[in-house]
Amino acid sequence: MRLSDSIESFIKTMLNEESTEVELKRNELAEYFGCAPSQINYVLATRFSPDHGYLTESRRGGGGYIRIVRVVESGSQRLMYLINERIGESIGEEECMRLISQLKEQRIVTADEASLMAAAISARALGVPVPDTMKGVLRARMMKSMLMTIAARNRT
Amino acid sequence: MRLSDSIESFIKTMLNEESTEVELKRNELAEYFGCAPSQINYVLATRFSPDHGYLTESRRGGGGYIRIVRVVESGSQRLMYLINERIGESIGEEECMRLISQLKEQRIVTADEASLMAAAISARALGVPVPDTMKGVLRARMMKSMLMTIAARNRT
DNA sequence: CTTCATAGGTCAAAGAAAGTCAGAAATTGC
DNA sequence: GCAATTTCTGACTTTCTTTGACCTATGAAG
Repeated sequence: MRLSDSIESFIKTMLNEESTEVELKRNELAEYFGCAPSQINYVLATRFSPDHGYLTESRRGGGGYIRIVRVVESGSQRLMYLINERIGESIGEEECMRLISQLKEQRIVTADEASLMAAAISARALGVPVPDTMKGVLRARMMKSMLMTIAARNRT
Repeated sequence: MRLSDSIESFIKTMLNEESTEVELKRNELAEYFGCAPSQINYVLATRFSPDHGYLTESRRGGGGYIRIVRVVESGSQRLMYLINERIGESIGEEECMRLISQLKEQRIVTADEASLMAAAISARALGVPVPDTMKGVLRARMMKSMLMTIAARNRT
């Protein structure tokens, strides 16, 4: 297993136990995993970004720390944000996939729905001779269309 | 016997023993068979494509892997018919919608899933400056991609 | 208010895997 | 035997991970 994965799940375990927020020392954690401190930043950047549903803040100097907060939003808030702000005119595949798996983690969509959405915007589906710029636009429109459908259904 | 055939049956044996899903290292497998790593890609492309009833995903970089999922199982007759015969290279919107609502009536997908699929291939989503012929092709590919995903989930 | 120790941040480069594609080699069909 | 197709390989590309050298912010002492 990858080091990054170990660190990721270590942090996620902490987040589950102590709930929604965790504070850690970069150097201690690096020491614990026997890696370069900057490895921690890499993990934060690739697995705890806002797109992944986390916020991080930190402080340097004596008594410094890194705090990670799991963002909790209502389903429709999240959907509206995605539709109106996050996804613009165009969006990349990786980015889309991240947003989708986050929706699944937040239980706004089911696992089955998530894989359907992923299938629809996957390269496998979009692998047609169309300029890349168009694909981005297409992906954005498809995502919004699907998210609106979900939003409409969720309205109780 | 051909190398490709050996690799193919090797993987299929793994798939039988460890059941429907297998993860492997491209370089290790190539080493084992004493061939170029890219040979593995060739085998995947020619024998484990979606048309053959398999899905593959992979990751590059340290700790990378290739995962192969067998999707076709006798249960999903209807889906395989749609994927391999009914939907061709291209398909119209009306037709798609009809197929989707049939799937719903046949309880192969839930109502929510049906509306998701419809949202993905709707005119609203595909309303981008792309030639109509392309749209048909796009729709066909998206449908197949989504149906494969459903088949993967339905396999018993 | 300077200085110094303590923490975290950044970035580029090295390393680790997988992907692509053109062309060589082997097979097959006629 | 020859053309067409399929199989294989190798060079090059892309993506993801890990490390290390250098940078910046904070607080405590003097």
